[in-house]
Amino acid sequence: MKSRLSSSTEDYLKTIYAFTEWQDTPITSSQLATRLGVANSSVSEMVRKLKDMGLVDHRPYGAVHLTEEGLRVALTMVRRHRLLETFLVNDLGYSWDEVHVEAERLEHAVSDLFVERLAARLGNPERDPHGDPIPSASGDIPRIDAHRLSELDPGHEGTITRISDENPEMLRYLAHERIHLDTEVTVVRRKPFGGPLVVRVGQHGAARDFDVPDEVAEAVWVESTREHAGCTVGGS
Amino acid sequence: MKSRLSSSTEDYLKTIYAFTEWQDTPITSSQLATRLGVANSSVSEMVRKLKDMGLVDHRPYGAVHLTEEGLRVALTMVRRHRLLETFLVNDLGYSWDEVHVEAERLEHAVSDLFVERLAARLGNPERDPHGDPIPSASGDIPRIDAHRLSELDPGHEGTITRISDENPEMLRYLAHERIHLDTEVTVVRRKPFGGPLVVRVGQHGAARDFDVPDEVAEAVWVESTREHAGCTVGGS
DNA sequence: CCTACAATTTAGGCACACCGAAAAAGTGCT
DNA sequence: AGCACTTTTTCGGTGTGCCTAAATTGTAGG
Repeated sequence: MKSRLSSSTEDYLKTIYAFTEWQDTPITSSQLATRLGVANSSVSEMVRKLKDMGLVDHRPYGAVHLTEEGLRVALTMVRRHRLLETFLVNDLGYSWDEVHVEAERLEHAVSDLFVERLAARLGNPERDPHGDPIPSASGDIPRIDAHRLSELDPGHEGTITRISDENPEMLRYLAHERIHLDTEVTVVRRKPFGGPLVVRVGQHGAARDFDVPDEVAEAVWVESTREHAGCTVGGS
Repeated sequence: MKSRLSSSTEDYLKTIYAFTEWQDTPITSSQLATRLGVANSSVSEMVRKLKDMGLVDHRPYGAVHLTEEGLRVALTMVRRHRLLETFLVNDLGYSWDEVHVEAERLEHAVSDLFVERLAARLGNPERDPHGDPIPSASGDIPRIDAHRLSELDPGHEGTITRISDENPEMLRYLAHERIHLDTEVTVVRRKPFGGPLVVRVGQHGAARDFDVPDEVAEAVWVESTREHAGCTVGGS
């Protein structure tokens, strides 16, 4: 059980895991295909192989679940990816919108030794540059208590603790708008039907209002600063 | 001309280049096969493809030469490899016998951006941890005036400036014998017919004699400290 | 219940990089 | 020149991961 998986295999497992990281319905074949950028038929075939290898559970026409072993591999990949992103930003001066693609290639090439040396050198960080939790070598995930901006009610105050790294263009946009990790936000107005969600960004005098595009509201996660009775209502 | 070569292709070009780095007869198919650990038939096929891509010159049953473009790619790979090795040793605490394999995998995964950021961070070194010259981004190779230990005559004095990184076990052996880059050596006795080559290691009081195994004599390169009339005679 | 549509799987193929075995071409010796 | 031997190439075949097109299965609406 040491023989090294193909990088395709690693990508499948990582993608299956990623899908359930921030919500809990399991991924379907076609969603997997879309995320991996391959045809549905490729997924069918690969999922069968992963099942034969004992890395996923799957019954025909059903969703795909990781087995314990599959989860272990996926978490290893996630750890690699996020440590690499941290390294790229901290040590090589990458900006947060540049790191994803680079880490995506590197994560298949690094050894366990490399990863652990890197982690040590970085001070065993628990979060990557986008605020994503970095699983420990043993597979424990730092607890994070954040909610999507899109799910918060007006009046809610908090700090941005995670911004999805999937869309580099959005990250550049947010950087340009001076919105980043640890930025404090207050939800001003919830979008009524199709109108925009508005948040107040920054504190006190320096505060400004910001019209949150839908896509951003899904990508930005906020951790409450003030315990505010019913803070997490998620109207559809 | 940007479309990214397969890692196999990169390996072939790098291996062809490496063969002529320290001597000048060009590589044959079977030598290439041995070094790459593949069958001769695989090489024939791949060389044909490389030729079609304009990366090598080759006529049936002849040796394989890099074209200008092939050389450019090979030097890029060599640069990557050696910068990665330097990084692994300097920043991640790898020992020199551990870096080769790791760099071998990483060199196919890093981007040009990564390499240049890394080079800058390392201070644009001209030598890697084994003393191998690091080509510049534009493909210039730092000049090195060294000779194989096996080619030196008795009385010759010099400093070790390069040790081939191909055999990790030898590197561990040399480290154990406290022989490394910048170690000063004097050739004491040339091996007569099958007898051992002996060198004096270190200077003055701390000097000791060292019986050089054949393999080591081929792997260690020395740069002269004293201009010593006829110093480079290479008896067979 | 049964049909229409969407999701998934199966079938047949392709490109890549490899293999062993067999054929062909070069080389060296008399 | 001719023969033996080595090197290289050609040939048919493998495994992986991908594709398109054609079945199949699942599901929601009437």
